[in-house]
Amino acid sequence: MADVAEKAGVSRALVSIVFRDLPGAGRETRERVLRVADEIGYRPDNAARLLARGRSRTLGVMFIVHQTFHTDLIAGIYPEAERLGYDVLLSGTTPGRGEDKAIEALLGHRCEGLILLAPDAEPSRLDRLGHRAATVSVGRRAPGAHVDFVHSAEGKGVRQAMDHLVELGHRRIVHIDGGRGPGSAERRRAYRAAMRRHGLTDEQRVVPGAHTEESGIETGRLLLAERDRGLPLPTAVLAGNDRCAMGLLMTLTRAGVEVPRDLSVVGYDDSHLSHLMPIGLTTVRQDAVLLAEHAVRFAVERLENPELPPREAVLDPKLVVRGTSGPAPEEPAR
Amino acid sequence: MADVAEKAGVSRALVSIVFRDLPGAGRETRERVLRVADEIGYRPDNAARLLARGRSRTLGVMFIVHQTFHTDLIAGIYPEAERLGYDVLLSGTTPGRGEDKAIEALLGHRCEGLILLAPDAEPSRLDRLGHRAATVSVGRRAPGAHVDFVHSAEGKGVRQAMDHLVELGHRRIVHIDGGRGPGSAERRRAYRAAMRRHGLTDEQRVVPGAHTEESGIETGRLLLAERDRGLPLPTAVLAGNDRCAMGLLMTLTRAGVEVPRDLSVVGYDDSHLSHLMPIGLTTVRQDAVLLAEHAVRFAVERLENPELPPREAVLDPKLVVRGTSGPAPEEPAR
DNA sequence: TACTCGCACTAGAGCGCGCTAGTAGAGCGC
DNA sequence: GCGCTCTACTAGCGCGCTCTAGTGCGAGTA
Repeated sequence: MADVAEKAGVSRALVSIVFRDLPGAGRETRERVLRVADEIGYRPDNAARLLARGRSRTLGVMFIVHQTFHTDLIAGIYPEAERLGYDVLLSGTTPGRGEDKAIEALLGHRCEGLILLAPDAEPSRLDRLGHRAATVSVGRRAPGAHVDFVHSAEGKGVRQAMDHLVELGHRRIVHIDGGRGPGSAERRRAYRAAMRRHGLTDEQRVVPGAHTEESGIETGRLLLAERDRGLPLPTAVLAGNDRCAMGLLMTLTRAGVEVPRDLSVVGYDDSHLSHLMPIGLTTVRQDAVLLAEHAVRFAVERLENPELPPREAVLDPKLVVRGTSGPAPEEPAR
Repeated sequence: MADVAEKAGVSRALVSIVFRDLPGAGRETRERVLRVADEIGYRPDNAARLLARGRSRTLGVMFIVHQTFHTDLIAGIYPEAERLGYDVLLSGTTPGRGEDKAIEALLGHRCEGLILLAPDAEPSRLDRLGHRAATVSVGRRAPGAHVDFVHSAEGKGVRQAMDHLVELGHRRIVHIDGGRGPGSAERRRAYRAAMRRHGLTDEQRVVPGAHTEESGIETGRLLLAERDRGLPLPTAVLAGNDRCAMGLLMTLTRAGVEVPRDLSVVGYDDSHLSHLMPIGLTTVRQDAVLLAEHAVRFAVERLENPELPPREAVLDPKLVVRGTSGPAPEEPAR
């Protein structure tokens, strides 16, 4: 920077002004500074900038690298953050890299805001984070914690899915639970409520699981094993999310179960891959772009006004009917 | 930091020593400093650290958020970088956020090393980047550029896939090209060579495409339209990558084409989703973890010794036979 | 005793910027 | 001519840390 200043015959401060595009520099000087900088190959150093400025205007996003829906969210986060003048840094969790590491990496790089996609942390941990940075949790509720919360109305989504299945004549509808996955508790409750409402209390069945393909595969194996022991297959499965639904579909289809003729499957999320599956996954759509925009806005608003009480944004999900759901098969005598 | 020093009754320098875990501090003092820091809630500021140190020990990774194979690579990058004592920052490209932006973000945050997953940039652009940071390109060759290059031996992979298909009796094998996608040119060449070698020169057909689901879908539509005009379907398709294969599968299966009875499909990458597809995608496996480790090592080695000439690592891919490839259908009289 | 050596610790410069307070000079009204 | 404002620019401190070149001190050596 000093080099540029000298070569352009101005002070460092003026160079700074030019690079921040502030008023206070003559048109001609401005151009000269930029030209010289270009020749020298000078580019402002962010670390020093952040340090001097005291603020970083950087949002950190934690996501699960293999969660396809998260990549949809990220695609929505970037433009909104840019619009508001914020930088975005990504840090992923993998099977070998936990949330704590991913979050520390973000904080260590001076993120002022934290957008956590489906964090697994306890409310107390989130609360602590919330006091260190403007934090918003996407998908996971954190009661009492000083964080904002963005999610979709799980109950409504599940209800639509269940009504759809019941209308198609399904009665034996199994729900694969999402375990500690975000929204799982709400989805489970909504499933139970829907079953009761449709007079199917006795048919209720929740299989423990997770928001992963593996979970769907395991459930598939379980159901097939039961069938081989003479128990009937369910006629429909409401999976915990799309990934789980995909795992299930794979296992069942491979074993000769035809979807949706023998069994219907409904997912949750509508990640961008869902409509690309060979027969298209019927699923509950969460609007990734909208969720992302709300998350970014919450974080930025909190940065501008830290006094804000924790807020919550609830978006309406919408059932998308594709190829994996169809009329219930005719019931053989049990 | 000054607060900690004062409260612990030592100098700032000593606190610095403690936090960097360097020799030069007594056992007892060390503990006291850490305890005080914990009480105050002090944590070292990375930006200032980088600034003072002149080095960041940070690798920036550019990836395409929707490219599932990239998330596999990322999962391999993290542990290797950590092992070598480097931080990792992620920056994604999306349909609305180009490579330049993603890379500038990384550079702006002081990444010393750049790992570019399937960059789309020209060799000259890569060369320029290579002079600004230790750069390694994964998947895309950049002749003459000052960057390291990690990829798998596309030719070998395609050859295995082609041999497999020919052994199954296929003759009308179409290749969907990956367009500007990394490795496309090599795959295309290898496809052509294999067709010639098997005496199928006349059956050669390369459909232009890209490494996206959409590309597979379009090709599927194209092939179906041809069939409706009375032209025979190919009996096998070698897709540009897994995503393309998935799009193709979706379109064909929906239209009633049965895979692999009517038509076989082979992908490329073996992204973690491939084995989860309902019938499992036959594909050419690139070892993501190995690719990732090589990339990280190249970057780090170049940082430690910038004089290094550009290097290249070639990994052997391996055909993985799953459910989408089978014997060629019996040929009706044409 | 005088010396060196190693250990625990400190002073203070400097990393590359942003920012506040300020100056010099041009233009204007009276 | 004076004071005033406005624009274009500068000086220099400080952000939170690392690092070099030390200081002081007790133990070991000649």
